[in-house]
This record gives sequence, structure tokens and C-alpha cells, in this order.
Amino acid sequence: MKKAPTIRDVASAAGVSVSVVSRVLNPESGPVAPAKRDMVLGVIEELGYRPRSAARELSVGHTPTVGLVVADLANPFFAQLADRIVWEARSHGVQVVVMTTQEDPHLEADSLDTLLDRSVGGVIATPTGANVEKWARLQSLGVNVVFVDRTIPDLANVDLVSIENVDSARQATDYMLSLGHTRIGLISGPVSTSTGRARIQGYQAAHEKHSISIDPQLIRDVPFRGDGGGDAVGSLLSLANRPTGLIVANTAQVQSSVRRLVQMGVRIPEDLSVIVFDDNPWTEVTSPPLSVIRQPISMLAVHSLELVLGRMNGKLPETPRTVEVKADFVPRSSCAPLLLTPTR
Amino acid sequence: MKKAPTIRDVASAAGVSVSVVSRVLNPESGPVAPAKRDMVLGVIEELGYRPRSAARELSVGHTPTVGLVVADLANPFFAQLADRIVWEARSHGVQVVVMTTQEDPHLEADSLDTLLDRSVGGVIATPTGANVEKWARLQSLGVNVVFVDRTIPDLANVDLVSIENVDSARQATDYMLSLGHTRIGLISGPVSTSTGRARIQGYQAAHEKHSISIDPQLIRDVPFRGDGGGDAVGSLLSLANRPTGLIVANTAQVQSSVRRLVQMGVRIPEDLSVIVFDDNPWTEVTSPPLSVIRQPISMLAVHSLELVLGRMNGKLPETPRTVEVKADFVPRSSCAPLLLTPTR
DNA sequence: GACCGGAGTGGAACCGGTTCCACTTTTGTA
DNA sequence: TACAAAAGTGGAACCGGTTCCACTCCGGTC
Repeated sequence: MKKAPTIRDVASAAGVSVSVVSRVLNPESGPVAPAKRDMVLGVIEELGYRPRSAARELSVGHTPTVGLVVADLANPFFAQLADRIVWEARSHGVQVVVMTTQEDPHLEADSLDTLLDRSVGGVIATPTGANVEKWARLQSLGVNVVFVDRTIPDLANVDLVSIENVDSARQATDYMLSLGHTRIGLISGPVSTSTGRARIQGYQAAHEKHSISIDPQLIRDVPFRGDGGGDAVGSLLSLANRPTGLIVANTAQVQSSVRRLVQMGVRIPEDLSVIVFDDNPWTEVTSPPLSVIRQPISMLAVHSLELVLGRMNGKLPETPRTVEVKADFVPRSSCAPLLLTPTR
Repeated sequence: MKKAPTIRDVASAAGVSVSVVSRVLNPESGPVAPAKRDMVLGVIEELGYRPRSAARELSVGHTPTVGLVVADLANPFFAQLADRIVWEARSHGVQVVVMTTQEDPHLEADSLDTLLDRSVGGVIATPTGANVEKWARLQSLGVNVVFVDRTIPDLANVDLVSIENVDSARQATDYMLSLGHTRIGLISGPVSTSTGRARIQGYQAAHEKHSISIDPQLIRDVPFRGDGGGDAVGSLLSLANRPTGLIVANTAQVQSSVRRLVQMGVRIPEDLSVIVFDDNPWTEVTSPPLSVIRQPISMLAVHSLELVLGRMNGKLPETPRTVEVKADFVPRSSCAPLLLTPTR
């Protein structure tokens, strides 16, 4: 366990000053004679020297690091998002510190403090919806914030990358209505979240277009954590006038909801047509394969990283941006026309 | 965008020296008069002061940060592992920098360099199997390395946390043999990985116990990336004397393998009994639900973090540890006795 | 009443980079 | 040939913490 060489070791081994070595390391910071440059590079190679990022960070005041604050890595949607962001960041030479909130505002607040201590240049987050003042403080200290998937409407000056939530829900609902279903259950995220509200709105819009009134009992906004999806399924299917279609618009509850359907022995699509928000690879191997709203996760990752890096380089206009990417509706065999659905 | 207060701001606002403030921050580093302590804490609170971790890191030489080098967050197994580790680390006040290798030794090498620059105190990793000298160098610079899930036998002095791979594979194979199957396909990870080898070994051990010889054609070691699982399924099922059982012991290829089975219209368990390595929640909602080897992911996370933190605090004996945790075999309805399997 | 030891405090060096500035050498131009 | 501008270099301050050390008070003990 020997200690790593420092810039001064390199300088003295190469017979130059530390300034020269530093300029070799950061070419744009000043000129170096080509011959000397090669020589220094040789010494660096030979000694296996690597600059310590803490030292650099201390003197320049910030790091090429972004914080990623995500609800839950065990949810495949967030896991894939994180995967893409980490990947994309690396290709830009940027590091990612991943934190999870488990949807708990308290933990979220902790995470933000920690990221502040690390003086990250930017944060990409799926906010819980709380901690408004904390987010604002973060921004006032110069940390660039980009929300992805969801947002907090009360917070000004935040970039947002999301899918077209209203439209996606509208499209899924529209499809079911066109198949003749008139009683469609909706399991959404909490109305305290922007995605929850938007998807309910899309659901309503489709009904309006078809001039079909909505039974409020059919809309269930459930928390992301826990087993609310399964419970909602149970409760929806025990309604006197039970729905013939179901849209699960809460990615975190898809698994729970589907499991309950299987446990209850519900036949899909004979008893119930189903569409879920999630392009989880497993949706293809259930029987039948599920119709899904496919979220373009790579696009979300690319855009959010681009935004946060753009802000960090100051290469973006002041005004906050909202990027909405299209989500595809992928029909599979979990939906059938109402005519084929026998009434119980 | 005002700049954050420093320790000197706090000191002058409180009318004390920076030493005192520092001692308030790190109580074990020296005495402070109780009255003064409270006063300084008040000023800290009032100014919203937070110590910058870069400065501390620079002077103490290391950070309470561990690097997590994982193959692929899009794989639910690793995603859950990462989730648990990040979670567990937070409760110890430790940060986690997550990197992914996508099973590429080149990217793995990059990741290690980066972690070195960050002077992390420890690394938890699922190694690709390459970069032996790089790992050794990391250790020689005082970075504690804990491998999880897999290991590199050539590398001495590394802690390892894994499931009982040999035994798990043996158990799964044994179960199938007891059902009367004699031709059991095995899709494992590459033999260049410790898990690949161990699981094949367990498969062989079970056969020996039952005095059944193995047709080498039935063992397919496929890469983690790509679609090797699906291809292996196709090829196994087109053998003249096709297997009546299949064990997928490559977590990354379960999804691909199962998808191919579905696409080919293979009836489970009538045509083929199936066991997979993965306790992915989705295995319960396929039809039929799949028999699985359930990896105790939380245990893996807890142990690996405990090991790496223990090493960082120097509270562990020198000798490397190997922790093997039991993996449960969970029988579901994807396996049937051979008698019920019609011969084609 | 002199002496000792420990609590409490401040000064300043240090960690390993970056960068400003002053200085010397080269190059280019009139 | 003379002189200005540019290229190249080294010294030293600085970023914001930690920690060693010297120093001043105390109270307690013979």
C-alpha cells in the first residue's frame, strides 16, 4: 500500500514546474512546448500518475458530477433509466452519484444535502413532490436541476423531461373505448404527482371525446410503494358493475396489479382487457402478452443528461425547458372488443 | 446564486477560531467548551453552513464513499442488488458511486480508474473476470475490494460474497432428476466466470449422484450480453434427442430464454420442465409460474457492504473472507414428472 | 504557595490540484 | 537591427477543510 504520486512528484521527476504539468493536463489553460509536453506525458505514464479529483474540485469549486435522485432502483423503469443515464454520462466523462428516495420526502431531503456537500454541478431527479423549498435552495446555490418523468408545478425554473403523459393515457383509453368498453378501470399514481394527474386527465379527455361519462369509482390513485395496485384490482373487480377494461398507469404498481389478476384467475382478455404503462421486457412473456405504453427510456435519459450538462456549461438560454417525448402504444393480445367479452 | 459559507465564515461570525469550529464538527478530535459548542452550532444553523466534502477528502486522504461496479442495471438482479446496497450504505452515512460495465473489460478498467481518482475507500463489484492486474493495483493503493456474486480466482486477498452456487445448481438439477428427467439442458454463464463454472459443477454433481451420464451437448455456456439464451433454447430444442428439462442458470439470459420458449409455443411443463436462476417478481406472473432459485439479494447487499466498511475501518482480520449465503429453491408449477411428458 | 496536569483555544502548516502573474526566451515585423 | 508581441516557464497564492503544536488558564495536590 504505497501512496499515489502527486503532481509535484511528476514535476520533479520531469524536471519542470508543477505549472507545466498542470498545463499538460489541461491543455486549454496555457501553452507548453511540444517536446516538453511529450516528455511530461511520458513521466505521467511511467509513474502511473492520476490527478486526484478532490484536489481539483476544491480549487475549481465544482465537479463534473451529476446527482441522480431516483425513487427506487428495484422498479425496472427507474433501473433502466438509471442505467441509461449512468451510461450516457460516462461517455461525456461525467460521473453519477445515485441516490434513492423510496418515495420518502425525508430521505429525499437527506439526499439533496448530501449532493450539496459533494458540490455536484447538477441533479437529475424524479421528485417525490415535497421539499419545495429545499429544491429552490439547491438552485439558488447554483446547482442545475432537471426533473425527469415527474415534476413539481410550484417550482419555477426547473427543466423537465417527460413523456406525453396526457396524450399517452388518452391514447390508451381511446383504444379501449373504440373496442366498445365503457367501464374502464384506471389505476394511476397519486394525484399529488404530476404524472398521476396528467394520466387521469388523459383518461378523462378520451371519455369526453367519446361522450361517455365516467364513474368516479373506476379511478384509483394509489401510492407508488406498497401493494396498492393489487388492492385496487381486487376492489375494482368486486364492484357490482365491474369494469371490462383496465389501464394500469402507475409503473410501480403494474407488477402488483398483474399478480393479483393472475391470482384471482381473471382471464385476459376474455374477462378483462388490460393495458399497462411499462415496457418491461416481461410484459411480453406473460400470457397473453400485455398491451403496453412503451416509454422511450433512452430518450428520457439522453435529454435529461443533455439538459443538465448544457446548463452546467452555461450553454443554454435561461428560460426553463420542457421536453416531452412521445410514448408509443403497443397493442398486444391483452385487449379484445367488448362484444367478445361474456357478461357474467 | 450566492456562494456557500465556509468554515472561516462560521468561525468569524461566532468569534472563534476555525479550529474550534472543526472540533465542533468532529467531536472526537478535541475538546470544546459546552457553551461555545452550542453557540457555534447555532451559527452553523443560522448560516446554513455545510462542510464541503472535497476539502475534507483532500486533507484526510480518503472519502466515506464506496464504488459499486455492476454489470448492468437493466438486469433486475443487479438493479435490486444496487438498490439494496445504496440503501444500506446510506444508513451508514456512506455514499455510493454507481458504475456499469456492460460486461466489457475495457469499460471496467475505465471505471476503476475513475474510482481511483475519487479515492474511494472501497469497491463492491461484480467483476467481468478480466483486468486482473488492474484490480491488484487498486488493492495495492489501499482500496478495499469486495466481489459480489462472482469472483476472479487468480486474485488473492479479495473478499467474496455470493450464493452457494454449486449447491444451488446441484439442488435444482437434483430436483429435476428426481422427477425422472434424464436429459436436462443447462444454460449457464460463460465458463470464464466463477458462477458459470460453479453452476455447471453443481449440475454435474447431481448427475453423478444419480449415476446418470451427461450429454455435453446439453450444456450451453452463453455470454451475459446478447441473445445467447434464446439461441441456446432454439438449438437445444432442435436436438434429435431433445431435453425434457431446462435449467437457466444465467440470470441475464433468463428473459431471453423464456421469451424464446413462448415464441416457439413450447408448453410448460408438458413439453419441458423449467427452472430459472432469478427471483424476478415477474416469474410469478408467467403461465405457469416458474420454479426458481431465489437469490437472497438483501443478504448479498448487507454482507458485501458490511465487509467493505469493516475493511475501511480496519476492523477486520487481514485474511480474505468468503461469505456464501444460501439460495432457496422455490418449486412452482413449471416442473412436472417425466411420466407426464409425452414423447414426440 | 509552588507545582503539575488537563481542559480549552488559536495559529499555521498541510492535503494536491489550478491559476494568476512576472519573467525570460523566441518569433515576427517594420 | 531594433523592438513589440507571443510563446513558454516557474513561483506562489489559493480553494476549505483537518490537525499538530504551543500556549493560557484552571483546579487539585503536597
